[in-house]
Amino acid sequence: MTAEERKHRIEAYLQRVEFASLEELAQHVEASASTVRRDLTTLEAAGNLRRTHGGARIIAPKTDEFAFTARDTHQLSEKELIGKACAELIGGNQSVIFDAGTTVYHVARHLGEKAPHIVTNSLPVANLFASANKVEVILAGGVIYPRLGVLVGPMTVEAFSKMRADVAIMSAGGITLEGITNSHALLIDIQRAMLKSAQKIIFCLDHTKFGRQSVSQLCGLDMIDAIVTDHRAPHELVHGLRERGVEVILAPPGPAV
Amino acid sequence: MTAEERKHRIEAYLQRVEFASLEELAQHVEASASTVRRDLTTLEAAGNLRRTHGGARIIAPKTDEFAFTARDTHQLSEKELIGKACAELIGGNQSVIFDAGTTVYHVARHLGEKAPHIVTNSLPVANLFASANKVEVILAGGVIYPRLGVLVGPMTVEAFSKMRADVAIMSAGGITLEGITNSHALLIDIQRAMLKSAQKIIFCLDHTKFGRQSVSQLCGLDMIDAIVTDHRAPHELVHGLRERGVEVILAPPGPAV
DNA sequence: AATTATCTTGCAAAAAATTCCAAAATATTC
DNA sequence: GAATATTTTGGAATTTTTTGCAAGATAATT
Repeated sequence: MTAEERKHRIEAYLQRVEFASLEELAQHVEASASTVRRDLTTLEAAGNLRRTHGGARIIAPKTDEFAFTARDTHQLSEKELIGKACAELIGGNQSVIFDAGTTVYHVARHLGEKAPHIVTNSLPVANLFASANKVEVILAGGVIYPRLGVLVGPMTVEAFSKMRADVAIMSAGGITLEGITNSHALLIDIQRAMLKSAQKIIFCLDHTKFGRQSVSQLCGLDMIDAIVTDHRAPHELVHGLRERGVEVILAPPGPAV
Repeated sequence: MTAEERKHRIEAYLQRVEFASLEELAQHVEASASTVRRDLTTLEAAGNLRRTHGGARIIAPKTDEFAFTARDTHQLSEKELIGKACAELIGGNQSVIFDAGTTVYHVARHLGEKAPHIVTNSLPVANLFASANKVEVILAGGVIYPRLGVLVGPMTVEAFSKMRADVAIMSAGGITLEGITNSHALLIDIQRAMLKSAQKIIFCLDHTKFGRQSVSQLCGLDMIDAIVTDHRAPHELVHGLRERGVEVILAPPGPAV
């Protein structure tokens, strides 16, 4: 095992258990205590963990809701299906705003070159279209939020408030009959600006978001034109949303998973 | 199997597994350890992976997310050396504007985490720092110019005209005693805004740019604080520039080319 | 303050990287 | 197409880095 790999495993292990003794780590990576100590010193310098007497503790708590992992297989097929269904809603020749988020990313993947104008603050989405010469991609400016490749901050808000688009494809942390919520304050302002700039608002939310509430209120149901979700979304809530005038599209189950 | 193909396979393999031992790579491409080592050295110089003791690791494992990488390998070693020399000019704790361009990209690579604030309109540069948590990267907004991975347009100009930074690392198409010129009209306005926003202006130009003139005038010599180039730059022009008060830094020749 | 556990430092062995050199492969010249 | 120059490759010698161990230093606990 290379040194690099060993350090990586130490980090990954700590990610799981939060805290581990030196003994424990040494055993896990099959190296001597001295080596692990040295590794911990460099890893601490890199800023990912904190050494303590007798072990080490991870510093960065993983914010699961805010983590972009396109390779993440968690709920992958559902997101795929939602992406496909949502992309079909978008007519040709429309300008589209893309929010940041994994589900939205999958919509972008299925969109192809249908929409000639794309506006986004998501680097993964921008990257997707960057090589396609037929699509003009406008990337909002801002500060890069490292792990996700999302642009945030006042610059981003300002950029969107100056835009106009036909459709906005949005994601969020949770939905109830009271409206849409999201977890991250940094994103809320940007999303509000997006909502104001677009004529039609479509939210893409997999079934796990239904009935959930995050800390910050994003908007009420009246702002939303349509919600795209998968077939496992709870029936009552879907019904309730429809009664309140929100179009809910259920992506059909995939052929096989 | 050609050398080119072999390198490509190494890269593709690392793309899959994230990191691999030398042994593993040698076996996979059916070459000796020495050859693989050499390949890794050049691949590292190209910036797509990082060598480690015992193996190599891909730099951007999230390649499918934001895969903006510099592809140009023209005059690579010179640019490497210029990048290194220029990075040494930048003190810690300074905010730095990075222009788009391959040479400037290499400066960014050598900068590490010295500068806590980075401003750029280059997607490859932004991508470089995106994973480093200690650096705040501000990406100017704009329209993506696909081939170069650069953001252009009025949004970009406006973003830079509102910024302030200690240093600007610039590139250009040509330099003579009459000043700096560049070929892309789209970039000129952006570069002018960069020049206005930064206290200190450093141009990175390999020797092929010396004595050349492009279509559009960017600025006169009086705006420039320093030029970093390689040792093959023509002596007379270097002399002339120095007489006009421009500091010219010649990157020392590499160990072997 | 004494005891125990944990950490740092110095050192030798081991692993890996670099450098150097000759053979093989490739390109160039005549 | 043969002869020569250039580049590339694989291996050996040398240098550098890493690792594990032991001894002394430091911190936590009672």
